[in-house]
Amino acid sequence: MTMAREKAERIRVVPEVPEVVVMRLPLYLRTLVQLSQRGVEVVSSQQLGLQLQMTPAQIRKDLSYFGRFGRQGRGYSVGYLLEELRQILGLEREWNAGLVGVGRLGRAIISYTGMASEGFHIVSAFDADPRQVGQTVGGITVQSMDSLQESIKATDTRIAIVAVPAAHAQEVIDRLVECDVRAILNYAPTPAQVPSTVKLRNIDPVLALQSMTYYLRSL
Amino acid sequence: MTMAREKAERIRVVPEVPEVVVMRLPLYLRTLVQLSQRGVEVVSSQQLGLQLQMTPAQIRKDLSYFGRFGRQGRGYSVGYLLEELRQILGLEREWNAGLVGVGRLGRAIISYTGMASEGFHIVSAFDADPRQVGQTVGGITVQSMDSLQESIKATDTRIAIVAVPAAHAQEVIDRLVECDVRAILNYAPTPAQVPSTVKLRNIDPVLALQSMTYYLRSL
DNA sequence: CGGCGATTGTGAATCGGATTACAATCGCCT
DNA sequence: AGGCGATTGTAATCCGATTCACAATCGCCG
Repeated sequence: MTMAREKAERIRVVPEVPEVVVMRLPLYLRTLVQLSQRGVEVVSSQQLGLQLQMTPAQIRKDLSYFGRFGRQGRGYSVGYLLEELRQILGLEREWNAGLVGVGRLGRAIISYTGMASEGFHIVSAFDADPRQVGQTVGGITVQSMDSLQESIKATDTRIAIVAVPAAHAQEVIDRLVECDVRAILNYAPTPAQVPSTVKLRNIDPVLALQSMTYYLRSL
Repeated sequence: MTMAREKAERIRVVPEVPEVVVMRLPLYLRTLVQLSQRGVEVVSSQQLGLQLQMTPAQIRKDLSYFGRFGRQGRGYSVGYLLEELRQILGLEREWNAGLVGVGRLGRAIISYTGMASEGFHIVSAFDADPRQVGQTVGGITVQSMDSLQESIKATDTRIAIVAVPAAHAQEVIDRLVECDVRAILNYAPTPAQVPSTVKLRNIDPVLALQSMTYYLRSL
């Protein structure tokens, strides 16, 4: 009974949080980490907004979806909010990821240290090209696509990174979904489709460039 | 008078087009190119929407910001709409781009053929590290940051790609803005600030991963 | 210890983009 | 030629995210 009460108080039932809000949280987190490294202990939504080029109200509103983290008249404890955001985002733990496609791009991704330092570890790599299979890239042995399912399961991988040619992306993504991967970071320049149970984010620099040139037309 | 009339008819005064709309246009373009390659000559907003996972109405609405490109009862001519979109996006010409930061990431970007094939040519590369200066990467000689302004002007470069450590990104971006660069593709994991005359897009895979884990918390 | 400037959290108002719904038009078929 | 199914373009509406505005609260200072 008392236990139940405590639980009810601690475990907040999070209603449908808009996805745009969720996508801003890592931004807040990153800024807080910077502030923390600079030794800042308290920060106001005003200051955060200045740093991030957004209104203080938006930051407060976003945070309010998850609880009350600040103190009136004072602001937010950098360390505390930082930890809370990590918790909310599920970043207090480390995540395994599998990489499909070990071409130039895939190799660059494996070599990139920025993911591991944030707790995302690429623990397996796959390629359809038999010439790649067996090679070692950044300490990882490239496996054939045949071992995808088994290897993904064995390493408890829920995140995949896709770096294959556009023509094969959908096919690869379908297979990953079958392997019960739940989040996919897609570098292939193609609009892939996934069931609603799976999260997909695209990394597409060309798309970004092509949308910017609209504003350069006059030049 | 007649001239003026003609001009008024041909040159459409484009009102404030929402940025989200502009960002979707390259997506449409890409799909149309695929269709065109498959020999498809006519496509309806319905079909496009299916392909892109969006409602036909949204596609029609988006296009209507720029003119009338379809035929009722029939759909859109793939080839025609494709050319119109290229025109609107300023992609009927080629663009020079400068790259700052020739570390692992920068080198991968230079080696990536996907940009050149879409008309974005990296024509110069810069690095603050003297050891990099003078080296040749993918046919481009790395220059010192001192030659930034001169080289950017000389090559008529309006687009820059930033691939430097987060700590130096803002500083580099400020310098690029001074050089009258108008569009910046930022790979550094930091929320940079630019004047409203400059377009900035961030490529940030870690941010994407961190927002997806929110939905994986239970796993 | 009381008043004051600062700041949060949030309901209400606003804004802007997405969707709906339909008149207008097209090509085709008979 | 005329009717019909298909499809566009857009005005009207809806919906959700952003911003506003303010009561509640805090710490500090005199």
